Amino acid sequence: MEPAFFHLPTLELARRLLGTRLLHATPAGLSGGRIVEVEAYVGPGDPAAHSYRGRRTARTEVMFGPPGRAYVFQVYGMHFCLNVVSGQAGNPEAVLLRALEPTDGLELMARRRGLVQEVAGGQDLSPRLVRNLASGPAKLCQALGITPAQYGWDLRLSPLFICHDRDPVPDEAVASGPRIGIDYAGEAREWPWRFWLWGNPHVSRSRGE
DNA sequence: GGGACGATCGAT
DNA sequence: TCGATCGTCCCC
Repeated sequence: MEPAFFHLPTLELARRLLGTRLLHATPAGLSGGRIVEVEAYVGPGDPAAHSYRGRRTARTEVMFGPPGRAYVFQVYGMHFCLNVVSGQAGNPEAVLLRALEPTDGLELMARRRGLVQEVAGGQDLSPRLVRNLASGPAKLCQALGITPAQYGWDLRLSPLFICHDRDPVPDEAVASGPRIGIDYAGEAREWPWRFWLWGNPHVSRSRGE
């Protein structure tokens, strides 16, 4: 992981995060996968962003710091979502991680998701179940055991980290479109700041077209 | 102190 | 399409 990576402009960082891996090492084991879907939230000028108009509270504080930290927040009183803080210090921007293609600790992820009753060691999980492990921002957090306890974590460092382990994804493999769940954001609801790997079956909606 | 509202998910 | 469920934020 080159040090400058998280300093990329937010929209570029969002694209470049696709294809990298998010991993979480815990006493229960290693879990994680390739990032296949993200959304950019571009700071004070973005009506969909928590930091719109520079709103600075205890919740959004980490976005005002250096890039590469974890911004974890709770939604709907029961789910958590994980963002990578982006933008230079003072620019409160972030990239929401929306879906993973599981690569590590699939069984552990299934247990955290409540999708298996018993520890079925070595047993293959169905493709359908694997697609349901982390195909959504809250599913991703549940599958990896991510909670507000990880708020502010430096995502270059174990136990919760992002790493490059293959060549960058070519631009033609990246699709984009409107972000999900921001109908309150006026015209910004149309801005194509959701990015995903074209055709990847692990994205959160419509199987990535 | 009080109330409205979610960057969601899963069952119907 | 709808309900769960509660922290955050803004207003009184």
